Amino acid sequence: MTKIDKTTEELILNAARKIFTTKGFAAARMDDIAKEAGINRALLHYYFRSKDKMFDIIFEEKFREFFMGVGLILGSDMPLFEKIPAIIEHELTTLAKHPDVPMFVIGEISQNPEKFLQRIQGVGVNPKSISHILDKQIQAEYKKGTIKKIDGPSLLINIMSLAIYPFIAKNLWQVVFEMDEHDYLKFIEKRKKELSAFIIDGIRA
Amino acid sequence: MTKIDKTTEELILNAARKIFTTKGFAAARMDDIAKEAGINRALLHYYFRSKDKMFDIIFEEKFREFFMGVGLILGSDMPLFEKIPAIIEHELTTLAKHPDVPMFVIGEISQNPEKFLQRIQGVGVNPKSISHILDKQIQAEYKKGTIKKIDGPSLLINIMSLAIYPFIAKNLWQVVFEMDEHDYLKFIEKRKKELSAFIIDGIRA
DNA sequence: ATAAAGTTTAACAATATTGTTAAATAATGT
DNA sequence: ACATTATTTAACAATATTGTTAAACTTTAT
Repeated sequence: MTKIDKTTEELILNAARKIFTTKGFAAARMDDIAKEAGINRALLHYYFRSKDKMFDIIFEEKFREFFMGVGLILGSDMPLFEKIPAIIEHELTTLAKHPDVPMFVIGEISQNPEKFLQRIQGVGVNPKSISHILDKQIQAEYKKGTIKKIDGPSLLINIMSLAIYPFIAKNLWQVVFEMDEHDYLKFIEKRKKELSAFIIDGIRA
Repeated sequence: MTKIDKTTEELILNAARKIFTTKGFAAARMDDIAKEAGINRALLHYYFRSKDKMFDIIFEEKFREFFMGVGLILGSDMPLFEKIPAIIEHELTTLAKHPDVPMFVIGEISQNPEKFLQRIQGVGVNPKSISHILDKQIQAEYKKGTIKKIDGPSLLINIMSLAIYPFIAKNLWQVVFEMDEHDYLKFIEKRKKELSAFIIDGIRA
């Protein structure tokens, strides 16, 4: 081999991704990652120097995944009544494939809120401008008399609550409702159809 | 002193409560707890043998707090249209005082879903019977034509999403919306009034 | 005043975890 | 074939973390 094998690097990153996202930084062990990748600890350091460096790569990646999609939809010029279904559809689809991402990203942000601001700007998503766009759209609809009075942050956090919480508390509700993996995904699938209607009915005048 | 000083025990538990609930088990250090309590590590072990034992006490306590309140309301014979505001009011009030509890409890459950089932039964809350009561109430309202078709789990998870997520992602949204502690609590206070209406409008026929 | 329990200090042991290294072996490109 | 890179092994160092202990000191109850 002339260069570091790309597939091994990916193999390790896949393992790191799995361990970090399911356990979080503090509970994750380098040995967990090595075992998951089917290799030894020495090779982890051979490829990625330290735990922190590996974590940064994975976190950066998941962070982007988590914010960019919604950010683009929210910032677009799509009408409000299309944005809501678009966000729901996007979130439930991507999170169904990566259910542990929200707990991971939000959990690590909670531990280190300071580092968060710089990072979100790096994603190309400006919370303030997005918030402003949404506010204008809500204002417009309110003046048309199509929706009740509600402010941007409230609506946004309602949408995100309904989309994200079921994944954050997935293990909890699986036990409560006695659902296995497949049942829960069907449950989520059903929500895709219901949720937009629920939200829109909740704000409609 | 003739017996172990009750106030010191409480002092330590208060510290443990704070450190465990903000950092989680894996990231919490016995030394963090000692410093927080203004004492030394030796005394922690003098009072509570091990980290695991201390954690069990705190987790058990927070676990109850987290489930018992909603459990009692849900299991009561209150009409559906009163239950919803009651839950919202109860959750937002208690969580405003203990914002880190949801992330703590849900996070630790996610790491150990197996242990969860036994524990929730110990609280005296039976998920199945609660779920059944709710289902019956929804059925009844649906037949009266007051609400749209929705199943128990969906409604329940909608309510809990809207109530709990804002605390789980509190640090995140504080940064996004540039709110300090006080602003965020005002924001939550406002939601108390809005949220019940939002949910009820979302399910009303 | 004395005994008992609380608390601190400081040192220590035990273990867990991360990170490093050298040597041996395997695989690969040229 | 050869040099280069990849990988494993195994040992090790460095540090972090938990848990234990003995001795000294402090506070409190009686």
